[in-house]
Amino acid sequence: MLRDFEKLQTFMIVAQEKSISKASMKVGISQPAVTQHIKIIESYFNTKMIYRKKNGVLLTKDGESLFWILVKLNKTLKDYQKEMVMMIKRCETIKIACSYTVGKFILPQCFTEVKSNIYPNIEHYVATSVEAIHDLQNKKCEIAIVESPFFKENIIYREWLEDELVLVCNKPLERIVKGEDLYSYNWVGLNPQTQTARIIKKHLDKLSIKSDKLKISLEFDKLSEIKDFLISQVEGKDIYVGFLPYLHIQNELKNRMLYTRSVRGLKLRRKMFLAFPKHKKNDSLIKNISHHIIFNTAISMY
DNA sequence: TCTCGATCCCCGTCAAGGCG
DNA sequence: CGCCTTGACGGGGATCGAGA
Repeated sequence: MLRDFEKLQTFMIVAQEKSISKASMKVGISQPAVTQHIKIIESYFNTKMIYRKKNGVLLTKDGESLFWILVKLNKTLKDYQKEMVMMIKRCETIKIACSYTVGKFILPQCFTEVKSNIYPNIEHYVATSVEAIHDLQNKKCEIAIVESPFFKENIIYREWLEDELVLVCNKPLERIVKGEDLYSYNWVGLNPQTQTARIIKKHLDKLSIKSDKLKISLEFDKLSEIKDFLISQVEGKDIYVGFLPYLHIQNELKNRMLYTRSVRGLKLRRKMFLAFPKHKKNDSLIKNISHHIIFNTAISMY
């Protein structure tokens, strides 16, 4: 009997992602390791489970069958997991350090489910990506969710969601703006020392837009301050623009308080990573909480 | 019976290369 | 160029046997 649930879980993720490299990012191991997991499963069942394609992989008929059995198995395991947590009576509080966007807009949406299905004693607090990883290393938290991975030894990073930074304005602009139009706007900018500002600069560089030539009217340290300022200018005469995560402004867009426009050729996406210490990789709680957050975050991002 | 060192083996990464 | 496989290599846990 194939008892190794790690490999079966890797197979499930490969099936869901339809790519070995994408699955490896989600699992937090290298691509060859994922290939090995699949090979072991294939040699155990003595049949091919996936077709290797140009742009990823597809399940064979046997692969499909195995996948659906595993889906059922996973559901059953989840039920037992709850019982096990009750049984072993772990009572420590699991702390999750996360960035503002995650802590304010994403985690609250999936926390109820994680708490009721996996473990009730979970708390989260907001920190910068650097602080979160620092706290992880100093054992002040068990899990960190960061927008930019500061790759450190002894920490496992698992790819999570993708967040998009969009051009936001306090007045309606034309539907699509050109790169050179950005020089004519009054900008509400972010402190260039912040990681998000660096990401924005990198993307603008690619479009040959010189961020130091933009007319920065005001500069803030936090994205939330940019948002507050733009909202405060809704009634004003002047037009201001800034980059904000789409998740921050969903409600304001709906209520027509703020407006977002596409910049031709610019897709400002940043990946979010869930991180935990290597020595905790076999900790059932950390493993299950991480897994649940990564795969069951029931939110629609865009 | 316990401890400690040698050895084995599993599991992972890295680097190179093949394929479409 | 992106995606996957292969092969070399290393770290670390498990196992085993000798000695106290």
